[in-house]
Amino acid sequence: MQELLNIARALSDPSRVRILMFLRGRELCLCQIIEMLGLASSTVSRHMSLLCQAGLVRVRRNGRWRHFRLPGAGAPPRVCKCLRWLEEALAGDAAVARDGRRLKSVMKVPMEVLCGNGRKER
Amino acid sequence: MQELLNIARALSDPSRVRILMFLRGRELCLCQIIEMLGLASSTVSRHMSLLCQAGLVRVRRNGRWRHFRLPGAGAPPRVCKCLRWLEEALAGDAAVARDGRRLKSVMKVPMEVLCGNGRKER
DNA sequence: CTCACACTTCGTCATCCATCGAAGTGTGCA
DNA sequence: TGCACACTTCGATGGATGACGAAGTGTGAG
Repeated sequence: MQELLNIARALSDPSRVRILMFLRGRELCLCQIIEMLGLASSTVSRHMSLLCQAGLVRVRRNGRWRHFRLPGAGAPPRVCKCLRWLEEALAGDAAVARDGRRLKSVMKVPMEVLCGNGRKER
Repeated sequence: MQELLNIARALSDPSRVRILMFLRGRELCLCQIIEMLGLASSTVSRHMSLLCQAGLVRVRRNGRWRHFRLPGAGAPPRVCKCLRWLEEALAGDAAVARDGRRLKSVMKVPMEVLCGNGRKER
């Protein structure tokens, strides 16, 4: 039951739900997620840690960089089914759609800009 | 998204998850749920209220009594799918199985006993 | 109407949690 | 090696939450 509770708790925060929706079908760098959420990097780092602990997100380290994606088919069924549930429950959600549009433009920004200037502008 | 968050938050507490598992395939009276959880009636009342607000549980009032059950097929898809996910994710869980056995004996106790004496013994 | 009873709401307490900025850690480059 | 940079952890703050007992509300019976 603890694992299920970890998942439910991970989904209890709007920012973490948004992060999961950002990651559908793509891998993102932490700086992109920070840009999208507009929160302090320490806060986003914490959110990602909780999502990884719940098994809902995977991290790929690349030097100083951290890239995140949703787990693939090898993940436990409860994780796969939960993510499917999430996606279906939020299909048509206006805030998710808005995020989706904004994510497209954020992804066009070179990462050197986000990592370098991104911090200053926030 | 708010509705999804309400569901996730409802599932973030172990007692509330247990309650949902008690209610599979049956309707229970509040006093039976109180007996199973061993918590104060005020606490259980609050839990049930949150589950109802999240749409995960339905209440039938019968005079002074409150009977709870899971929503039927008419519930929103996100609720139905979430309950299915819960059930699958907890299939084989030892604590849930233990609860299931205990629930059988609790259900054999006449409700007048639970409502009357139950309170004193807790 | 009064009273017992089942339940709900309120107030309090301790704990948890999202957030921030500061401090710390690890990587990469000159 | 020193320094810049990306990220993580720490400490503090304010708000949220699960628990309890007390107080309040609604129902049912005499």
